[in-house]
Amino acid sequence: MGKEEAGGYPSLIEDSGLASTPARAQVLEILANSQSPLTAREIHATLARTQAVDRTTVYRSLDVFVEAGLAERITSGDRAFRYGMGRRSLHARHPHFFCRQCGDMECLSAGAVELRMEDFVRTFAGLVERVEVRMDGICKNCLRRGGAGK
Amino acid sequence: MGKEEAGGYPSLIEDSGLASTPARAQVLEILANSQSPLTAREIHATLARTQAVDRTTVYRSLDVFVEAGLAERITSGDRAFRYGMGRRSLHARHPHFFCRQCGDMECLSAGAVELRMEDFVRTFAGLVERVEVRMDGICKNCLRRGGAGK
DNA sequence: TGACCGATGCAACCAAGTTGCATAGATTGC
DNA sequence: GCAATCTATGCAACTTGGTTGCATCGGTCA
Repeated sequence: MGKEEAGGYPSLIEDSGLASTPARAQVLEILANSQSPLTAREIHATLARTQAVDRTTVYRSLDVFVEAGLAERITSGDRAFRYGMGRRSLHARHPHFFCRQCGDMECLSAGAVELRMEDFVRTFAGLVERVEVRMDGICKNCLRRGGAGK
Repeated sequence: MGKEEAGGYPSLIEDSGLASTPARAQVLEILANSQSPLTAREIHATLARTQAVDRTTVYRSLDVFVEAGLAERITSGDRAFRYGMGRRSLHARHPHFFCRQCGDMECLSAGAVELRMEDFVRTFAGLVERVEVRMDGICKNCLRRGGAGK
């Protein structure tokens, strides 16, 4: 899923006007291969299994990706941002589910919720750049493991 | 708006099964009198103008309020949580707008967006406890002051 | 070849929030 | 009325997630 031929990620990065480096290509590959949005910490941990890369580099790579539209920064119910593939990369916008028990986040299908806001956007005095829809609750794994206890 | 007769906040707190203290009553009053969700820092700063209260106390008050449903914790585009009045307090759920330039958050009218998710919730294996709809962009003040520049 | 430029690493820093512990003020049992 | 208890508070230390300053390294271009 989201797998590309060798060399795919570097050119995806360059197509967005950014310099491709080994670290950046790997960060993007990790993002692209994940079913669900990841924290910078998770990305760094994955990356560190194969090569030593500083966490600052991960943060900075993610920053430029978000800036360029290659990745998307998603807020969750906890204090860490999550990152997923962005609009520039064949990715339809979709809502997310955040489990307040285990902290996992999952992507929901784009059609899971129907959101109508054209009327609002047309008359709103500010500029709306993006919309985030997030459901918080308890995921099915945690439900099975012992309920929604606080 | 949201104004109650003297003594209203203490009893609102006690009705939720919590002990009312001067600090808690004030925190709740600040929340209730605000048009838009506030950060713990803002609440503490407001509170500190009239009495010395430790920031830990503010955090802990907010925690118990959220727990009791008196207040609501809202995530924003930055790293700080915002707090507003919760369901238990005559408050209809509504979406929010976050300005990525000035960091202000505003409440939108409950009808601003139409969100249909009954079908999804019915077939989703996890438990959905709440939904957050947030629009990010540039508020009208910042637009006036110089556009949507990064 | 040499000047430049941006990506990286590293360490220090910062902001938001949490935790441990001692104290003070109220509440309960007697 | 007094001791035992409970819990809200204050304070300091700590944690987490992220950012910044600065030196260096590796290309690129003239």
